[in-house]
Amino acid sequence: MQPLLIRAPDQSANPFVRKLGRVVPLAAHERAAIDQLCRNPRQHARGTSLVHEGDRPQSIFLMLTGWAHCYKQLENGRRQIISYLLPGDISDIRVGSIDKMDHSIGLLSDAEVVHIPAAEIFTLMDRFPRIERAVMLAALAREATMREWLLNVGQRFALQRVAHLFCEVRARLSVVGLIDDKNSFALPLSQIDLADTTGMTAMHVNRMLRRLRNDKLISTHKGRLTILSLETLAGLAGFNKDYLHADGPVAEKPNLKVLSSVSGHGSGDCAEIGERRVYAGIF
Amino acid sequence: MQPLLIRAPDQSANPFVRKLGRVVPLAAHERAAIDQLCRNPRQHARGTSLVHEGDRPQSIFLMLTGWAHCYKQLENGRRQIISYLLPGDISDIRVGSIDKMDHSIGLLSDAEVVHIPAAEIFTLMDRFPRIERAVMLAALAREATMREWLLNVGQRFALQRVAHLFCEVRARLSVVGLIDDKNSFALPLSQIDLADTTGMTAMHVNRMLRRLRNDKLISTHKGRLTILSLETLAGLAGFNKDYLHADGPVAEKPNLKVLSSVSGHGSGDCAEIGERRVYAGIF
DNA sequence: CGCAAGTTTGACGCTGCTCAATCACTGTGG
DNA sequence: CCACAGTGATTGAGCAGCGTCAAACTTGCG
Repeated sequence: MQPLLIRAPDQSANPFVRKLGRVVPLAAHERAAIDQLCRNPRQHARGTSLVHEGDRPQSIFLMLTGWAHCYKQLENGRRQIISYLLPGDISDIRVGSIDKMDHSIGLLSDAEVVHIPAAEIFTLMDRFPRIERAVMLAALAREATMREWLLNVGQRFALQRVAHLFCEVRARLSVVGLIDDKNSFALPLSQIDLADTTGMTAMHVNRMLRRLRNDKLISTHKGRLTILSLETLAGLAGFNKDYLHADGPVAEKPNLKVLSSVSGHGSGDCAEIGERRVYAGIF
Repeated sequence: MQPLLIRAPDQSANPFVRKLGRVVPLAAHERAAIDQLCRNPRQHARGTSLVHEGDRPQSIFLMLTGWAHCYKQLENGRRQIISYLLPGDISDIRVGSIDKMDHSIGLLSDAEVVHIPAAEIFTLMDRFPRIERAVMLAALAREATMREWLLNVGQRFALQRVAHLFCEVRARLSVVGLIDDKNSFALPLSQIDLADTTGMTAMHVNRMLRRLRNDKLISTHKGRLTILSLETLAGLAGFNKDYLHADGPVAEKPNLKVLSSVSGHGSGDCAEIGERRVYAGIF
């Protein structure tokens, strides 16, 4: 046991702190260091870009509010969304080692984004091993999410793909307290975005949404999605949230470069807080 | 300039050395350290597994010969192959931080695999920053490959998916000298494997292969694939090899945790060596 | 030699795409 | 304040790409 540790569920206003604290317990001074890092976020408007494919990456992006998406584009105009960056998410920190982005990052909603030079992140991680560990686990979860998306697009039916995506987004937003008590949350995605995520056309996404609505599994209103029956939706999608590693700390391993000296425990379910200004997409 | 550096194209028998040397020039003592690490590979038979989903990962895998595949499975039996591990490839080194694999790794051919405890890799990387850098760049390339697969499965037509996969495999095998002078190489994949990779059925894969053969783009014989017209195939697939970062060293960056003190240059095209015993799949 | 696993082929039909038209919403300029 | 344009949602008709089913056929292997 370390005296500095604060074991209570981390209800910090900073979604990055909340997210990291979910996996590795953070001490007050560690949270302060993160808050310091996030003191000057930049405002970005929906539809603008953070980086383009082919650009040389300059910094790492940390989402405070709003959504971004990583995507790749084909010459014929087709777009595949590779991943979402939700509040509390951070873009790939190893990206500083390459000189050409192989994908673009764009804003799906108005957003507050912290631009962090790679060196700063590494300094932070050197000073605070627990933060390093938490960041690494977050990166692992992001990769696992990509694997799950590949499974989703490659092997599931259209209806399942959409359902699975909704379950995942709900689970991820829940970690940062952006789900309200009625399983309802802001989803700043057009049906075109959903289509480019799931490898479908917007028209077919529309039909699948209608079916989910008809079957009383979801409802949509003003850019908010409400999941009416999470259990049924998850069953339909074959959703299992294990891959997100969002259920609290994992056991410590001995043979690790990055060690944290304490083993934590799950902090119970995440209490919900009122969500911040996130652009409401159109349905 | 460092005197220890050997700038000539690295024709080591060790595919891991060849691959890393492609991106970051390695000195003789660094290559020796890697050879030392690989001195006791284990033999594995086609069809056996290295780890299963749900297992606690014990070590990292380095492929010396043969192919492995990472995959996820659905309850209904459908399988999605997430990635291939080719000779010279290494499985995720950060995997030691989690206690449950979210995917399985199985052998697609008989193979020689080095099982490396995570600690050993970290020791190696601490001692040799250039190796650390090379391993990190390899990890980045693997992630980029996954992104490209998502694009492939999500947005391209069946014929293109197969063509794209062939182009990618050819490029990756070329780095470790496993492509012979007629653009021919061992492809230890059944049509079922191809189907599970590209999100199609084996029957439809079969039809696409027939078309590629009819159009004189490829030919198959005894588990070997020959690309008859790489340019046409790549054009058809929309293949651009940039994402593989296999074209020699990238420029050095200042703000990096891991720095190598020299900047290398491309080592020209990879000369081809005779390939080793790789199980010949069935076509 | 005979089984097992994988390939090949065809017929058929469903899932999901294309094309096209209409509607709803929002922001803009006159 | 309203006309208008732009973006996205919705819906339908038609069809094509690809999956499903089924039946040979081929090859490797015990």
